Amino acid sequence: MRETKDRSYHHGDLRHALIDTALNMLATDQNWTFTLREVARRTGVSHAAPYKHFRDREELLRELARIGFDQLAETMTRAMFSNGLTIRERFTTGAQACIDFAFRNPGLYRLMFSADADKTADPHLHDTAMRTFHVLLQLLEEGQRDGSFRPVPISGQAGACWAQVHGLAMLAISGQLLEEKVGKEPVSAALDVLLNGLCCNT
Amino acid sequence: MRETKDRSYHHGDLRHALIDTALNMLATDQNWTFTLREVARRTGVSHAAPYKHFRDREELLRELARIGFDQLAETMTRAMFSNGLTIRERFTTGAQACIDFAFRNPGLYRLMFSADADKTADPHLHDTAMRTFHVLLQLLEEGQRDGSFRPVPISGQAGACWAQVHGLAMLAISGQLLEEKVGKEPVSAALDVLLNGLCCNT
DNA sequence: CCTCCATGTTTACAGGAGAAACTTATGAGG
DNA sequence: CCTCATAAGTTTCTCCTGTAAACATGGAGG
Repeated sequence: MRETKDRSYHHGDLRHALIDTALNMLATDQNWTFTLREVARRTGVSHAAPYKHFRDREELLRELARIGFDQLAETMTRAMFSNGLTIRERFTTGAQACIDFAFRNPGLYRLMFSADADKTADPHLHDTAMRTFHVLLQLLEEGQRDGSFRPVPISGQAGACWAQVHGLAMLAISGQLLEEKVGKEPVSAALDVLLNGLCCNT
Repeated sequence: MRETKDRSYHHGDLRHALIDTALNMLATDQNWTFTLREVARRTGVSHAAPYKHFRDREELLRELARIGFDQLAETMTRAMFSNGLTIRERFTTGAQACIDFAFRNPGLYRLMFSADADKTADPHLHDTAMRTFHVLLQLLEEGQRDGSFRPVPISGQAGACWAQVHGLAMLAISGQLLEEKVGKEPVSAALDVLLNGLCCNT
C-alpha cells in the first residue's frame, strides 16, 4: 500500500504508516487488542519506533478514533445534505449512513465510543467528535424552521436522535438486532417510531 | 467483606471471592483493564489459583457481565412493575432505572455490552441478556393491549426503545450528555420524544 | 486410618509496555 | 562543500502479564 520505497533507516512517513497498519488490524480483528509491537512489526520497524510518534499505545488509539469521527462526519454530511430529499428522508438517510458506517467498521466504531478513546485526554479528539454531533443539530434546526419537526427544544430532540442512532449502531454491530427479537427491518422500523415522535404530522 | 476466616490453603469459596474482588476493581477503575494476577493478589491467593475456577481472563469477564445483566433485569423489573403507574410512567421509570444502573456501574455496564463479553461464547450469558430484553417486551405488549401504544409490530417498537435507552445510557456514562449539547434534562426530554412516537394520543 | 481429588502453590516461559542509551541520515548554517 | 545538531530509528533492559505444568495439601468417603 505504502511500501513503494524500502526505506533505509528513515522511513519517511512512519506516523501515517503506523496508523494505516493499525487501522487495518482494527478492521481485520474487529477489536483493538493488537499490540503496539505487532503494529511496528507489520510496518517493518523496530518495536520502539512507534514511541517516537505516539506517547503510548493509547495515544495511537485516540488518533484512530479521531480519524473515525472525521470519516463518520463526512459520510453523514454527504448523506444528509444531498438534494431532492424531504427532511424526513434526509434524517433516515443520515441515520442509515451512521449505522452503515458502524457496520462496515465495527472495530473502529466501537473504539470511537469506548473508554479507551478518552475524549477528556485529547481536546483534538473531543472537538472532532463534537463536530460530528453538529451535523445532526444542523438538520434538526432546518427541520424545525420549515415546520417539519415539532417546535420543542432542539437539545431534547438531538439527545433522542443521537441516542437512538448510536444505540441502533451499537446493537447492530453486536449482532443483537436479531430478527426474532426486533423484526426484519429493525433499523427503519425503529427510526419510524422515533420520527413519529419528532414530526408534526403524526 | 468476606475475609472472616483467614483460610489456610483451601479458601472455601474462592470463586465468589474472586468475582467480588473483580467487581470492586471494575467499580473503582471504571474499566476492566485489571489483571487477573492483581485480582488474585487482592483476594490473597496465588496468581494461578483463579485458573481453577475460570478457564481464562475472559471467562471471568463474561461471568461479571452475566451478573450485571441479572442485576439490571431485576432493577428494571422492579421499576416497571410497581403499582399505581400509567403505562407511560412505567416506561420512563424503567428506562430511568436502566440509565441509573449504567450511571452507578459504568464499568460494569460498558463491559456488559462490550465485545469482551462475547455472548456467542457463553450461552448462559446470552440467555441472561435475552431475559433482560424480555422485560421490555412485556411492557410493550401490555401497552398495546390496553391501547396506550400504537398497534404496530412490537418488534419495531422494541428495537426503538432498546436502542434509545441503551444509547442514552452509553452517552450518559461517556459524559456526552452535556448540558450545552442536549439540554438540562436530556434523558427525560429524549424519552418524551420517543414516547410521542410510541403512544397513540400524541 | 488411608487415599483420592478438588483446590491450592510454585516454577517456568513467551511475549508486551515502555524507558534509556545508542546510531544514523538529513538539512541548515558556516 | 563540510559539519554537526537533531529527528527518527534501533538495541537493550526491566518489570509485568497470561497461561501451562508440575507439585502440595487437606477434607470427604471407603
